[in-house]
Amino acid sequence: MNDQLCLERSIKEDRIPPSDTKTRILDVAFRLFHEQGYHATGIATILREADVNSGSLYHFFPSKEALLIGVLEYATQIMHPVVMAPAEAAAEDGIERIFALLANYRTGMEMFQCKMGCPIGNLALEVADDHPPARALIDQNFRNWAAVIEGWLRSVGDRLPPSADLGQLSRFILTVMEGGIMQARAAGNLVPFDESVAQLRAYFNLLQEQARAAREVGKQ
Amino acid sequence: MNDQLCLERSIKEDRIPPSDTKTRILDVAFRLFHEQGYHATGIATILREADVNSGSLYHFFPSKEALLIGVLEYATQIMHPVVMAPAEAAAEDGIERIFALLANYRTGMEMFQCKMGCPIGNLALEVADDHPPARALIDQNFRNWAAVIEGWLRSVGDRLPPSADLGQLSRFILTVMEGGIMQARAAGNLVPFDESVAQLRAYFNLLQEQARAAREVGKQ
DNA sequence: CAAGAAGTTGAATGAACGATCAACTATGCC
DNA sequence: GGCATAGTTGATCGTTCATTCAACTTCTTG
Repeated sequence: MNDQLCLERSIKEDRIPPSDTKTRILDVAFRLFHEQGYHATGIATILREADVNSGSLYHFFPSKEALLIGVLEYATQIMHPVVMAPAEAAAEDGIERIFALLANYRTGMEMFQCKMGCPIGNLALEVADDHPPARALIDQNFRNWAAVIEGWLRSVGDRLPPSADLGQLSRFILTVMEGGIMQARAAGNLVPFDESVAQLRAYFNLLQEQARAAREVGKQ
Repeated sequence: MNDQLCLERSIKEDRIPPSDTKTRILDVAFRLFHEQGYHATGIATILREADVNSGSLYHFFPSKEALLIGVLEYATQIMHPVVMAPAEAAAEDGIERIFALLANYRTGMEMFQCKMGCPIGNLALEVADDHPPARALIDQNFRNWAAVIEGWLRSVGDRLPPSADLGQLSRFILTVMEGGIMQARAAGNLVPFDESVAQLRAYFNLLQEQARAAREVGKQ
């Protein structure tokens, strides 16, 4: 969920009405919420950058909170094409797809000098407590993300232990990604993110070894 | 860094000047930044809840950003007695201390209906990009946290593989904690946190098994 | 006890905030 | 072409925001 900005721009240009007002508002609001956070972003800034008048914005979104909801629904829609599809194109194997995805997040972080991080993660910590409907949509975004990963994990068959809870493991990967990004932003460099990914890789290697050993036993 | 509120209050009552203005401001600001976030917390609210006039606050902290710095320094000081000491009292073994610490975070989350989470983590995502000195102090808080964990890990000796990078592993534990809290807040329940801890436990079991096997080989 | 330093009071400030609305224009449908 | 609906304009509203400051009180120190 890192480099939506760029890729989503290309999506926009492909479609027929590229500069439709509502989409332009969502596009800019999504970017500014990501860059500055929800509370730190003023409506006036969104209006200026989207080149829209306040009346138009309030025609589509009756309040700033409604705009937040709109942005989170927007994020749900663009998640797969923007975040998942590139990783699926980068690797065929389920496990390698996961690390390709993490590498893409790394690249996104690198492009913005370790700033911004994950737009959904940022909003999760900033607004989840105070805006229940937003919390639900953030949760939905996380669930969708993990569901894709779980699909990748299922595709590797017996290379992971049959006892492993793949749904749980998919959410653990999200945990590691978000935690790694948080520390990288605090550090101002990617070392903590890389270290977290390295530990995750070590875990996966041990899981695969465990599965291999179990298969040997099964053969006998 | 979850239940500082309660424990730090008891600290305050022990010391000689318990209701010193500056400490009262820091106490309230820390709590409100934790509960509502930095931008969502108005100076007026801090003044009201700390029962202090604006002039007094600006006597100690020339700006809201300076107050943020003060709060982060405050957090650095109270981290060990409030967060680490209880876990050290709860378990002797290094590895069990880690999971006791995570259990304490869980309890803190439970007390507040899965809200608030980690005060440092929240600020990391909200202000790290825009306030470089705050970013450095957040990083310092994370480093101190992980350094304590690393000490615990070193104390377990050969029960972890000699090849394991214990500094890296300590930061990975912070990653898992923060990522698990983020998902729990989004979900509105503790399941994702518990799952993350379960996966971390599985990883530790595999690491210990690996170390045991290596020891066997070494004996021969 | 004198005198300066440290801390406190609280009304006032201008800027930025989210939100409103009556008037206006474009669009789609019969 | 008529008429409602959808979308747009931009000045304006009241509120809240972080911050200021001159006057005042309390503490410190010689």
